Amino acid sequence: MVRPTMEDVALRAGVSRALVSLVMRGSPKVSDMRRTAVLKAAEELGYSPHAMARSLASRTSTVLGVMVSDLHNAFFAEVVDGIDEVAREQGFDIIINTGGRSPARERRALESLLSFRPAGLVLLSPVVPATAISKAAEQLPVVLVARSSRLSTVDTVNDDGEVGARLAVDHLVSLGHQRIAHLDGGEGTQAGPRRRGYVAAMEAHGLVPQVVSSEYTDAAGARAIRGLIADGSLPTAILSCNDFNAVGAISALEDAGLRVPADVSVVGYDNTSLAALRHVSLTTIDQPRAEFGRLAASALLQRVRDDRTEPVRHLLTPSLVVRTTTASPGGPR
Amino acid sequence: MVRPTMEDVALRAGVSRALVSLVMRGSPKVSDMRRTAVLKAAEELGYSPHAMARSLASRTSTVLGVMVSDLHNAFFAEVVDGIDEVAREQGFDIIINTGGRSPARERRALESLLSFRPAGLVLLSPVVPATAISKAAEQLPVVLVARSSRLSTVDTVNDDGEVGARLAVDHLVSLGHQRIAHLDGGEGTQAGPRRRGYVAAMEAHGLVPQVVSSEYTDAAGARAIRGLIADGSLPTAILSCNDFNAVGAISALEDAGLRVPADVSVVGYDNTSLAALRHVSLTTIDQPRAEFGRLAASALLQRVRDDRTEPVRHLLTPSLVVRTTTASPGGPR
DNA sequence: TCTATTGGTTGGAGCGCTCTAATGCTGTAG
DNA sequence: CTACAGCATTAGAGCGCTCCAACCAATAGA
Repeated sequence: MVRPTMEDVALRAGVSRALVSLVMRGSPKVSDMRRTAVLKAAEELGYSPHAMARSLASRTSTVLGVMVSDLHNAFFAEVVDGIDEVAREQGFDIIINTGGRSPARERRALESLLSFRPAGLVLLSPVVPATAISKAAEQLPVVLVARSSRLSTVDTVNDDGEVGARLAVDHLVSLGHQRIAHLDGGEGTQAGPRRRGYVAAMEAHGLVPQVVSSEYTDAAGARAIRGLIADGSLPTAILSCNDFNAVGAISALEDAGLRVPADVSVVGYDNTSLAALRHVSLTTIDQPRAEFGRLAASALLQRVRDDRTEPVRHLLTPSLVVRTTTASPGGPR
Repeated sequence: MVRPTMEDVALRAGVSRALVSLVMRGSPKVSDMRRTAVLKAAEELGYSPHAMARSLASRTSTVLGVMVSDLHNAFFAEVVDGIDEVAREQGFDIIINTGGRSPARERRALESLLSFRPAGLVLLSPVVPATAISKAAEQLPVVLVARSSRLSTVDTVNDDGEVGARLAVDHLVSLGHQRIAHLDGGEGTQAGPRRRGYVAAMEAHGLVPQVVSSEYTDAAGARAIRGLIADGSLPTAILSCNDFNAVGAISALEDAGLRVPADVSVVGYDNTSLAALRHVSLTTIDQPRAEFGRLAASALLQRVRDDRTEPVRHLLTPSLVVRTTTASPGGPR
């Protein structure tokens, strides 16, 4: 249970500690003879460098911290994949922590991440207040994903929710729909742009927007639909704030004896793996998640290495994925 | 971008560095006067201790490393919640890394985690070879979740797949089913026990087991069902290896014009959030995921602090969750 | 022959912290 | 008035590493 140190390797290889350090860092100014001797000794002892001691001594870090607000949401998994890809490429490691969508726990996760003094921090859809973010940004480069910010010290990566909503509306209108309701995400992070995009697109088509208050869950989507049915104000098409909401909406419609898409078309948002299930097969708006991660990592590394200081704002264009929950009103044409 | 050190705080508070250290660790042998002075100075400077320097100096760590084999699977999120809960309670932090189900990437993640010299490691359903695990176990306490091992140096936490499969079979038999097929998980980690449990339960009921080779995915479940239909060997009930597989099976059944559960009953395994969606509403086997995490963290902390050395094997009992995809053959009674 | 130059190698300081042993300082007893 | 606790406080070494300046051949140039 005790790991060998650089000293042990040096002793065994018959060289100085500094030389071992050079070898471990892949320095070119080491003779081949010594290099192989050192590597052999390291191998035999099962030595691997102590990342903390290293970063303490070098006053630099090759670690990027990633705070995932909700590990339960597969959305973030793909963003992490993107971050990991770029980070690894550039010789950085990542450490993840999670906040479980609770500000208190997230704050702790942030503290914990900061205590490792990483080179930079990516926050995925954080729920902590902006002040906590700006405080972190005083200490190291910070990139926000799926959350906007006006702080000039942080970079942001978001999808253009207005465009996404417009794509959905355009699709439905082109199918012949006139009455299209939006099940709104309430205070959800990205609900605002999506709602604005929906309203603008409807108006652009000369149609009357119908915004129904809802939330990012299965149950909320179902509830909203039941409300619409009770009101007698059910439209021919629904644009949900996200995929979960859309799936809830579909089940409520089916419970009421309505067929999707024959009677009502439904569009989700996010293109989660759920939407892709053949059993669901939801028409939805896709966000380039891995690209989010790649851009976030790149932005961070630019700040870390190229000392960029002006903030960067990435606004990615989402795309429409047509599956089987949308059709012309009155049944497939 | 430069964080204050203990020295800075000491200077500002007019005390020695050692005193600041004592205050930061909450030592009782510091006068109230000094303590408040130090805390005030720390607050003003925005000081927080450097975790790495601390662990380097103390030769101990209050960090638990967690390797999540697949961030896309919400199963692990709940296990992490359980780990986090216990760890936090005991004053430990966790850092997560992911292997993306690729042995190479997982190995890297492991290396990265080890380089932080955490107090212990939890591996969630790792795919790396056993040798890599035993090597890690030489350096620190290791707990495996959702993967068994014969290594006496590692603890394991698993669900009892045999019991789970038996629960499912018993349920179906009690509904009146006689012909029940198992869509097998192939080489998947937990497929073996589930298969054995299925076969044993069928035999216990005097029924003939029908194991169909399949995989842990939506598409594989659908494929298996199409095969059974083509063969003319479709039974009245299906026990899938996991929820994804079950959902794929359901969609293939519906595509073929069969109704679930009226014509065929389907049982999943894992009780993922997918199964709980009203649109899916899958009868399935639930594993106490958070409990997995709690037990894993506890086992680790026992090794870390109480120096336990004999391995612990937790085998948790799963439970049946009845939803709407199972009924008596020939329609709901 | 002597001085530069080069490439490989090394000692030692120091990163921010903890920990041990030693210090100073009361107050009480002898 | 000294002795001795008992307590709060501190100096200093050291954790495993990096980095700088110094060092030491060996070769090249004058």
